[in-house]
Amino acid sequence: MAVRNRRERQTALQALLESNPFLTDEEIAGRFGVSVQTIRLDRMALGIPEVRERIRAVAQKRLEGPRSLDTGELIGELIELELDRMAISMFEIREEHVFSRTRIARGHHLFAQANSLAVAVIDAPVALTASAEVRFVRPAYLGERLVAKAVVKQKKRDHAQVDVWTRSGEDRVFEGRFLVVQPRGEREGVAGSGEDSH
Amino acid sequence: MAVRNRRERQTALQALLESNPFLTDEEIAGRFGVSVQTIRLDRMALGIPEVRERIRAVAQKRLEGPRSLDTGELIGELIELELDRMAISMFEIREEHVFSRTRIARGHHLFAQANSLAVAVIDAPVALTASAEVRFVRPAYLGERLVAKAVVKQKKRDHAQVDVWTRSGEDRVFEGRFLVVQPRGEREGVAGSGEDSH
DNA sequence: CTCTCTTTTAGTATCTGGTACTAAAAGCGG
DNA sequence: CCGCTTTTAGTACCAGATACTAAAAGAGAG
Repeated sequence: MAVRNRRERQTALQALLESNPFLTDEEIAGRFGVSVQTIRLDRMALGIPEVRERIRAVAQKRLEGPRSLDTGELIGELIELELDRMAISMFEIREEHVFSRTRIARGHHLFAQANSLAVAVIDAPVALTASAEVRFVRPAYLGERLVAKAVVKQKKRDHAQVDVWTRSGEDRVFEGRFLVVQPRGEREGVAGSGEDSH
Repeated sequence: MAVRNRRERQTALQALLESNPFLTDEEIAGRFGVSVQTIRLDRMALGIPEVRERIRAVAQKRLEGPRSLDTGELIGELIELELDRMAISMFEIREEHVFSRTRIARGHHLFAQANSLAVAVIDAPVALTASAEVRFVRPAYLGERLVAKAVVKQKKRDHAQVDVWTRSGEDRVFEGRFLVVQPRGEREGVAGSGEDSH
């Protein structure tokens, strides 16, 4: 970008930051062959915020957009947690979870809430589901808020049985029994041991 | 969230930052009633980057475009379909499907591939999973391409049993038995039944 | 050429939200 | 009580800024 005067530079700056909001003042100054101070003045004049604000704004929009929370470690929102004992999470059924025809949630979303909770409740650095038996007691519909409760029934050194019940209000919606294992040689993760809790 | 010890706090921290990556250490410390230093140590232990990096990552993803196919009717890509007989789909394990720590896929994604295939193979306008028994035979890792095959074992007027096996190359990875039901009064929808095949 | 006005550059102090490191204090388990 | 883990405190430093002051460089008018 050969830029000859302030007007041209400011126009170019605006376009540049629109297509690439991640540039710092220093990087921009380099591209335009001017000092950092000049770029700052230009941003002031144009009312363009600093790079962190710009990035933040982009991120904000994404979270507001297609709400794919379904990617994280835990499906739903953690409400309560007592490691190796029980845990509760809440999951709200939205458009993207249901069959459009019936507005009934696809089973694997209920499974996902229960499964991720069963794994999270186990007090171990790494825990994996080995098997599960599940029943979809009644359909769950768009808009319902499902509360899942996981209870650790047995815990041995390398595996545990976790039962999960999911309700919507008073109704029982889902129930499952999960066998969760801790792979051999992965019993401790970070620092020291941690046979903690109660 | 009442949190009593380190493990619980770290589990809760992970869940919290997934649903809200914008929190600073100071804000988090406030929520958990511990010092900022403690939160820093927790983040280090869990390999969670600082707030700016987290925000940056979220923004990055947005610019890359939301490609989550995980929202549609079928998880994975349909390869083969003979209604009421069998179906095959392929699912590639990506970043968003694995535990970052171990790069092992979370169980509910394998379940989702199998479940959505089991439902899709049934020749009915509406089909729902009623129950399932599943086994995660061996962990599936980032980058693997999982091929699931669903076979309809029995079909009665209002329900069917569907078995699903998932392989990665030669390895058996997952197997499940699904009971799929067609709600009463919803037996015929579009045109005729479908003895079509390939 | 000089005076004036605009534009650019330089430099300092301060802020946020950290990293990296050291060290002390608090808890707890035997 | 000792020894180990866990938590807290504190320091130095960093990036990428804001806010402000001031000097230098250009450009045009007379």
